[in-house]
This record gives sequence, structure tokens and C-alpha cells, in this order.
Amino acid sequence: MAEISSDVIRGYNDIIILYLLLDGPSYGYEISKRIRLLAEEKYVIKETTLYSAFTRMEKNGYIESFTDEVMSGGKKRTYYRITDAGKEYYKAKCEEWQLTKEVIDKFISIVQGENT
Amino acid sequence: MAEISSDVIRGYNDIIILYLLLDGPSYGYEISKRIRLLAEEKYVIKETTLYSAFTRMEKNGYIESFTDEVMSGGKKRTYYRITDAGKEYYKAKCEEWQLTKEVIDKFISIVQGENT
DNA sequence: TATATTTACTACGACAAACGTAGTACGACA
DNA sequence: TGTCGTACTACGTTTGTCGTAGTAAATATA
Repeated sequence: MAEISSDVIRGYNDIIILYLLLDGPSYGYEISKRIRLLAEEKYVIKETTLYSAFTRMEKNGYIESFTDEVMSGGKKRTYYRITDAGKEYYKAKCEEWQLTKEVIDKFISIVQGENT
Repeated sequence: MAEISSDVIRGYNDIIILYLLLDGPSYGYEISKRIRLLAEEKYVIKETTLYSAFTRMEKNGYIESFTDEVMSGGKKRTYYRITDAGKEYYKAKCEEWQLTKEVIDKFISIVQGENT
């Protein structure tokens, strides 16, 4: 089955992560598992990609981190929560996505195949 | 109005260019103008992006170049035509696009606003 | 009690598409 | 003679993603 290349998903990892944080704070390992689940294995985020997205988005003020004193499972966790700026950013990115879909669809000429 | 960022379009410039070459051979400047037109100014490809995409895709065997001896307008042109491999690649990328839309849409929670 | 596995990261460097800036070169037109 | 439009080319930078590897704690297994 076709998979999604990184150049194609590029720029959407932020949306994907922020979407899951809209539900409430979470941490890397959990986010990663939820992405895999929601995307039905069609997309699996790489660990390094995920954690570097956290760093970048925290620097940009879209998310905030805090550490959990209780340890359930392995190592100590770093939780992230979405900020108001992050919600704004998410919304803007969603709108950009709608526009992107419109534009790229103009350059698609293939008849959409049924599931064979 | 919102514009499409480069990280978001990344990986689709190839599709966009190949789509226009499906009509017949063309060259940089013309392709660039046709993209702008078809995208209704919502996306304008940068010159450097376009020409580096040509180089990359020719190296990959998706397009072939030939020069026009006749000069209409300014400098001599380099024309590109899509190859069979290019058509295959275009088709595969279109299918990936359908999948990408499906996946990313799962992470979009915004109600699609009407044009206000 | 020792080791493996799962959880949960962190560090570091590499890659490649897209970009910014600048320059070249030709024709037409005023 | 100089500007405008056409049609590229060169070169270095940026940035998100990726590959590989390592760390560290808790729990399961032997």
C-alpha cells in the first residue's frame, strides 16, 4: 500500500500534534501512538520528528511544557499543553490546508480509483 | 488573504509542473505563468524552485529537455516534455495525494467557514 | 538476582526541497 | 541609450525531517 512521504506530510506534523493536544495535555510517546492509531497506520511519525516539533513549537509559543512528578511506566515524562497562540496557529493552518487542497486539486487529473 | 507556505506545498511542485507538461512540452517562464493563473494567484512558484525542480526531475528521468532554435521574445528557451516514467510518477503522486488528504483531514477539527 | 523489554526521551549530524539574492543575456520599444 | 520583459543560471542558506545511537527508569521474565 502507498505510504505518505515526508516531503508531503512536511508542514502538517504541527497540525497533527496540535490537534491531539486540543483534547488536553499529553506527551511524546502517547501522541505518537495516537497518531498511528488515528491515521490507521497510514502515517507513523518518527520520534525525532515529533520531539523536534515539540521543541520548535514551544520556542514559538504554541505549546508549553511541564513535568510530571508521578512516573507511570518508564522514564519521567514531559507533558505539553497547547497555548492560545497555539490554538490560533492551529486554526490558521487548518484554513491554509483547505486552500492548499483547493489549489492542488486543480493540478490533479487522475480519475479517483475505487478501492480494488 | 491566506497564502500557501512552502513547507505545505513541498513535494507538490513536481505534480503541479508535470500536470502542465501533460498538455505538451513547455518551458520555465510559461509554466510559471500558467501555475499562477490556474492557482488564481493563491500560489506562485518561485523561479529557483521551478528550475531546480526541472533539473531534479530530468535527472530522475521524469522529463526530457530540448532547446528551441527559434527565439520568440528574449533568451533561448529550454523546453521540457514529460516521459513515460514521468507519467507513472505523476499518477503515483496523485494517488498519494488522495491518501494524504484522507489522513490529514482526520486531524482537522475546524468547521469549514463560508466565504465571508 | 540478573537480564530483557517497554517506556520516554536526548544528542548529533545528514539530507534535500525550497528560498533569497544576484547576475547574465537577448529583443523590443521609446 | 536605457529600461522593460523574457528566460534563465549560479551559489549559498534555511528548515523540517530523518537515521543512528545513546541514556535512563520501571516492569516483566528467567
